[in-house]
Amino acid sequence: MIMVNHMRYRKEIISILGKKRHVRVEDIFYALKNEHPLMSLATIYRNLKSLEQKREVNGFLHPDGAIRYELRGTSAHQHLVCEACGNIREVQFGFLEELSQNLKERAGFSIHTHRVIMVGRCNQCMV
Amino acid sequence: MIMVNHMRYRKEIISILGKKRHVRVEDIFYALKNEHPLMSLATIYRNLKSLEQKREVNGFLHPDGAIRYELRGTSAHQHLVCEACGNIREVQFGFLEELSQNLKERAGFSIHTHRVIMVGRCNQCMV
DNA sequence: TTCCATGCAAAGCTTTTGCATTACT
DNA sequence: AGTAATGCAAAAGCTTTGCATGGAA
Repeated sequence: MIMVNHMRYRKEIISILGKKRHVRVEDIFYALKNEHPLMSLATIYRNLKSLEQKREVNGFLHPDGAIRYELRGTSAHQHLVCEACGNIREVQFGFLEELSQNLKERAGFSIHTHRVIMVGRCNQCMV
Repeated sequence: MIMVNHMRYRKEIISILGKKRHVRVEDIFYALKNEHPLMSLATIYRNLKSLEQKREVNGFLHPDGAIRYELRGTSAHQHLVCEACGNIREVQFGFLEELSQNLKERAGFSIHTHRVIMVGRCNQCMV
């Protein structure tokens, strides 16, 4: 008999995304493997895709080449990625409302969401 | 006899990137296929990878899920991506130097480069 | 019963790699 | 001669899909 954990992994995946930010598909897989050895990769892909469509989850391309996913929380944020240690820090720039207003007036562009990655060196890795 | 066009496709690829911005691997492939039917996909992958390492080329994740490449020109820019028509417009925000300075002082983070994508609706697609 | 998430396996697609060949210096 | 770019084909890796099953309402 095959055990199917109906409608269960979506919550688990969201829970993982809540705990660890900026995870790859394989990170989610291995994080859940111990507790749920039967879970398949397809489930993660399917859930991520539907969560992305519902705009609950964001994917972005890390400079290391991997796509990483995060929960789209209530407040917009931006990423500082250290190219030496790979650490990702989340920050909130203060200019977004002003920028949004500006873009609407000058460029006729209305922002729904954004992906901002600043690549450089963090304090610890600064030469 | 196999004709190998030594050291030639790098220039062609750069030329394509110069003409069409924000292209996928397959876009480059098909753009070059007529003139260079022998060229292989592997060549494009190899060149893109080395160009990325030399920081002459940037890859970023389009909201449609595809990775797109662009020449890294002399001046930094940001992207406005319309979620309706898919059009990508390049802009230059004015606050980058200030932001850079700010991040260095307050967060101890020194920016080398950045990837900024604003997703929304352009003028034509605005409801 | 009906709907839908899931596992599994296969298929499909993308990217990388090994090797022989060729071009350039 | 030595170095490096390339084509080709195979391999490796990643993502999607079809189908049967089981859980929830």
